[in-house]
Amino acid sequence: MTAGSGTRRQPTLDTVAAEAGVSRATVSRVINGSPRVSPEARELVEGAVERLGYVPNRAARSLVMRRTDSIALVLREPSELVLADPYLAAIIVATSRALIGTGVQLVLVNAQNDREHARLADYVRSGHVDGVLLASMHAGDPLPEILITAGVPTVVGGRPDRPVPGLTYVDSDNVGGGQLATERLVAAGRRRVATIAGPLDMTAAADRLTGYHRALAQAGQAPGPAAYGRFTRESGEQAMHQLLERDPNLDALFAANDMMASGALRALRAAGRRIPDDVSVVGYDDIELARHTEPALTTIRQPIVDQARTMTELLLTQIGGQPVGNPVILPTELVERDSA
Amino acid sequence: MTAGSGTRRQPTLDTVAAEAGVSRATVSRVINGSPRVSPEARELVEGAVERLGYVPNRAARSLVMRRTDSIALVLREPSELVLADPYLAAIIVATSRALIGTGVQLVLVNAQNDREHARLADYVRSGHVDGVLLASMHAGDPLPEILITAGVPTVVGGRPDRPVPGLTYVDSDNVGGGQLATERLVAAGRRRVATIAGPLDMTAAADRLTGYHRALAQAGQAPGPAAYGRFTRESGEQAMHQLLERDPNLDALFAANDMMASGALRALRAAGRRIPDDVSVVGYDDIELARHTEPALTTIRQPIVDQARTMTELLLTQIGGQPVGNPVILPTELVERDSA
DNA sequence: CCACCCCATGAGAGCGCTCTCACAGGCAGA
DNA sequence: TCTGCCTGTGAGAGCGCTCTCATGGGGTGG
Repeated sequence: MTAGSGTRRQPTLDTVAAEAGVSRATVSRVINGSPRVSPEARELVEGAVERLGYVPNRAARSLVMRRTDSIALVLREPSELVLADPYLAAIIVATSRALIGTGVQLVLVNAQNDREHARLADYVRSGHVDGVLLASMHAGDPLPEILITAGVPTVVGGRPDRPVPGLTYVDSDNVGGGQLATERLVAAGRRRVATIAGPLDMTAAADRLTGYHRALAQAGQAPGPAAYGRFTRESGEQAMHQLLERDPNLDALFAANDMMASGALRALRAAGRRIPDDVSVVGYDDIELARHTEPALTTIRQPIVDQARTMTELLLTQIGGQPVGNPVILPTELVERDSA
Repeated sequence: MTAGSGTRRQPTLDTVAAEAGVSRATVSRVINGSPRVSPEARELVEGAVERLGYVPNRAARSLVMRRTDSIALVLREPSELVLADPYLAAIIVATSRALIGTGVQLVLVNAQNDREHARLADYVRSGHVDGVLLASMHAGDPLPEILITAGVPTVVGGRPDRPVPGLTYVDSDNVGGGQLATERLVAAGRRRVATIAGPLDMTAAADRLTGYHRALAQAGQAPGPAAYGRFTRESGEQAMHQLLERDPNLDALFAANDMMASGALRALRAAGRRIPDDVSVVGYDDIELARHTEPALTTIRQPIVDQARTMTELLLTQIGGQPVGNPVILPTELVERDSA
């Protein structure tokens, strides 16, 4: 029990084998739960493991198994942005949570620029992780091809901007969500529904805009004015000012995320509009903030936890040697609060 | 260039050695930048590495080096809470950022309950990480002792509730921050300064409360009423109702974090108080939300990015064999907005 | 011209594990 | 009783790397 300086060498399989009076192979079998071990031997080994406090060395195991039992979560945003974006934070946490109990560990990797692409590819090929989860890709991102070509199991969060053979993804139904949001506005009797879209190099932004158009088309309305933001609060505020200038009579807004909606709210207030009386607003994401805006934001909730779980499941089965599965699209839901 | 199925075996040191016409040892020297290599040999090897696309196998290297070049960030909160807590999200991101360029990877570990303690200890002892960053410890947490005893380099975020020999920590100046916040209120001429403290089993909460008391004592004021929350918005709202009931004439509030402050704001509004005219409010943390409350929250900013950077630096030097450094306390600052 | 040293290089052991293969012993069937 | 099989066990190779140690060749000093 004298732990002392942790420098003391950890016991190895051989140590355990000697202590138990069996061979290294038998100890290995016990550790790995092989059925071909007699009860007596098993008991002997388990006692020795217990007494010695033996823990298998992962590096050694990895070396021979060619498998590390860990996966990488790669973030494709400048980290300042990650800091600000609650969606990504949620993805990180939800993923780590989805991994609990699987014995698989999560390695967090920032790779925003091209030098880091190369390093990342090397990192993965060096066998430090068994697979990669790619969060928040942008259009033209070369990483999926690099990874697929290197034979690395990969699952992307969000629909890629182009089909990549052998690449699975898990997305939420952004078209449906945009439609849901817009329908809500139309159903409330609004006739001039504007939108603040996100950067169209992100498929989520493009899809939400598609949903918006689809809903209006189905309602037989012409699309209202559209402006574009960068998913930030400030860009939302600015975009709203533009929209008001272009169409002072607009009576509803669909913003492609809550941050921009929050900025729009501020611009609307500054312009003297009452919400939702003069202008109804629906956001997207249902981040924490949406509950705290004035008025509280009606918005679209994305199943982030489900998405993270689905992504890890797909990745783990792929790592397990199963064929690459089909993309999964998860449903979104409308959260009704006070802004619409 | 036929990448084909990634199943093709990666080139090894031997492959490279054969290709370059030198020995494995020489290749190893080149890879590791040893000076004892002739320029010709170096060039030969570099060419071969390039042609073969060789990447060293980390497991093999770890095995012999007894070092993995990765560290664990251990979160000690139920993951639902992590999801909600922007502070922890920021720590995660800031840490991953601090690691860029060091060649060290970040492994995210959730360990909230006791079964997971054991698993975590085993995990670390199995040599999968070189050191551990411990975020948001609670009182009585056995993990530091477990890790220190196992000889694992460890750095804690936030002051532990008890001294642990051999354990470094990095904290922000919570006492000073609490004092700063309260002084702001006093300086504004407030005479009945209430507080909503956090759970006192977290030293950050206790320290902020100490700062509050210290500021009032120095100003010659008696402490106002105090209530306790769990750092959540709801608990803040509830605590504020209590406080108003106990002392309807209070004219200022220091809330130990922004979430609780935001809840308090809502309770104050519900009670018909104008902010900051009737009641001034100062929060703590300067999370994103603080900018969006109505009115925007005056608060204390913690140097999260600095903290994460300092923690990783301390850990890396410790892993590098340097003696355990002294605790570091980082300064906080007042962010003036509209609520006080 | 010889002795000495230094530097680049290669051979080989060993890190801790898994897994194949051979083998011993026990049991069933003929 | 003998053959055949099946089951538990051990020996040993090998995963890809680092590092020690021995070696040979070239340069310098006497």
